Formats: sequence, C-alpha cells, structure tokens
Amino acid sequence: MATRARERLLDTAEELFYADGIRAVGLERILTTSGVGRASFYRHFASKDELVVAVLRRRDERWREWLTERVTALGGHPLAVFDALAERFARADFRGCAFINTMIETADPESPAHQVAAEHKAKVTAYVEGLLRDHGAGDPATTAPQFVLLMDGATVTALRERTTAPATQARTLARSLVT
Amino acid sequence: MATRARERLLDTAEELFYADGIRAVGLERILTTSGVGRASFYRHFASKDELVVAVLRRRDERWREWLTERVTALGGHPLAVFDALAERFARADFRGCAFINTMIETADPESPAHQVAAEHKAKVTAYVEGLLRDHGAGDPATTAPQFVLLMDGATVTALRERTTAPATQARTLARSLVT
DNA sequence: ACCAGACGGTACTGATCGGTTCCGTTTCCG
DNA sequence: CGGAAACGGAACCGATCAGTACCGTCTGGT
Repeated sequence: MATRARERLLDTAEELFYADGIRAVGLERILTTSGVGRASFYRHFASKDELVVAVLRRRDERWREWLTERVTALGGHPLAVFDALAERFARADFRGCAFINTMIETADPESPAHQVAAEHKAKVTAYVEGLLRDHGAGDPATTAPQFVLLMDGATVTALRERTTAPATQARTLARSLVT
Repeated sequence: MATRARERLLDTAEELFYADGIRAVGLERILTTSGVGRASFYRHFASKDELVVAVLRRRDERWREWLTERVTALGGHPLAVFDALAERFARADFRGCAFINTMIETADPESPAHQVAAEHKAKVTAYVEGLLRDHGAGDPATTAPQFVLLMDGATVTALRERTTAPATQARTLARSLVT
C-alpha cells in the first residue's frame, strides 16, 4: 500500500487550501475529507506547516510541468504562456495563483511556505527567460520578469473578473516586448 | 469626546489587517493594541466582519484620494499612476494591495469584504479611464483595464521582490498604450 | 455640581484551533 | 499463516477564536 494516506492528504489539502485558503482550512476538515485518521496525519507530517510546504512543493513541480507541456503543445512561442493561462482561467475551480495567494496569506517572508512560493516564481521566470532566449528575443533577462509581471497581473485580474479576457490583454501587452 | 474609540479601532485594525492579514489578526490583539475595551468594541461594531468592511471602505476612499492627489501633483498624465505606485512600493510597511489581499484571503465572492474590494478596483479603473480620456487617449474603456492589470501585476511583483522596479517595468509596458 | 453616556477591565461562554496519546483494525509481505 | 507496519477512530490537551454580560470609572454637557 506504500503510503496511500500521505497521497490522499496531499491531494485533499491542495484542493482545500487552493479553494479556501491555507488558514481557513483546519486540520479537522482535511482529515474528515480525506478520510485519514488524526494519528496517521502526524505519522506523515510533523505539523500543518510541514503539510503546507509539501503541498506547495508538489504543486510547484506539477504546475511548471503543466506550463511546459501546454506551451510546447501550443507551438513553443513565448506568448503561448498567455494562451496556457487562458485555459487555466477558464476552469471552474480557478482561484488565482496558489503561490501568490500563499505569499499574501502568510505575510512573514521568512516562513518556509512564503519561500517556496518565492522560489516558484523564480523558476517560472527562469523558464520564460529560456523561452525568450530560444525565440531569439533581445535581452531575455530583462523581458522575462516583465512577462511574469504580466502573467501575475492577468492572474489577479482574472480572479477578480472571472473571465479569460485578462489573458488576452496581457498577451497583447507582451507582444510589444517580443516583436 | 465624540467617538474616539471608534477611530482608534479603525486605525489599529487597518494597520494590523494590512500588515498580517485579516484572518491572522484576532480581536484580542486589536483591543490590546488600540487600548479599547472589549465591550466598547461591540458598542461600535456588531461583529469583526463589520469592522473589516468599515476598515476597507475607509481605506478605499483614502487610497483613491491619495492616488488622485499624487497623480495631479506629478502632472496628471495617465502614466503618473505608476510613479505614484513606485512611491507606495518604497514604503517600509508596503504589503501589497489591501484589496487584492482581501479578495484572496476571503475566498467567498459573496462576502461583503470581497465585494468592497471588488468595488474598489472598479472605482480605480473608472478613475484611470477618466485620466486616459482627459489625455485624449484612444479607446479609454479598453485601455483602462489594461492599466489596472499592469498596476496589479506591478503591486504583486513588488510585494514579492520588495523593490520599486516593477513600477518602472509596468510603466514601460503602459507607454505603448498611451503613445 | 450633577447626571447620563461613553468608556476600559475582567470574567465568562461555546466553538475551534493545532497537536498528543492510546486502542483496535486492516493490510501487506515474508 | 503469522507478524509487523500502516491505518482509522476517538478522547483529550492547552490555547485561541468571536461574542456576551457585568462592573466601576471617567468625561462632557447642562
């Protein structure tokens, strides 16, 4: 059986944290929803904070895998990141960027959760920079952060408006950066 | 003495909510920090949620007053909103946009706090649209939301990086919209 | 000088928080 | 088939949550 309880905890926690926020979701709810016993939880994680970090680390990897996959499937052009975002915005359970949300919710920049979120953004920026470099864009090191700024702006706006329009708007703005 | 306790509660709550998040700040801390008695609090506000809404409403008005004042002082050009943001980002207590933070923290779109935050963004967008119209920009109704997307993107990025650079980056991107 | 209203402090409620402990069951593997 | 590890359930801990009730005090207006 390996550690099926652990997987269930990660799945349930990721879903609940993303939907309602980390602080808003108590252990009780995670346990009843996942069907994992309280003792079993503490056999896998030393604390709720450790669960949070584990959830974020896994989501970071999966999210970037997803982005790479979608961008590649859409042709590999840097601007395709905005088309990928549009797909994300359209999902019924879309609730913004889990890492932006985490950084805002856990105000303390020293907290492990906050740092995992910060690392996620750095890795996404590095990926975009690679896309720009492959595309032969001028000064990818300068352009990549601007792309990420547009991605984050679109994400926050989409969360507020609940439409995919911000992805198109951001893409339009990004076009001027990549000829 | 009018209602000095109420003012103190609003001041203290606004500061604590902005610094640590609404959910992270308990009534106890608001009361001890402000020096207001527990009973007095409930003489002014029916609940913590009501305090939250009152804080957000007041902050919305003051924030937009501040923005108009700064933009006017900086010449009244639409792009001046990004110079104003840069000033904001530089402050030691900068912790992003209180309204974005609120929408993310209180996930429920039906909640009063969430709606006050949404209204704030609508009012800011309307203000920017007015700036664009006064400046003779083409299609202000389309451009204003893009400006706000850039403002929000810059704000989120500045929160993450703790520099004023995102304001400049966003301003550069906005330049292409307003000739 | 008086009175009424606004006030701060304290003790309390029930609910929920994260975390610990024990106990009986289920499941996998040799 | 048997033992060991993983498991679910439940009772319990102290701390904290939002909210209520009662107290004595301070203050401003007449």
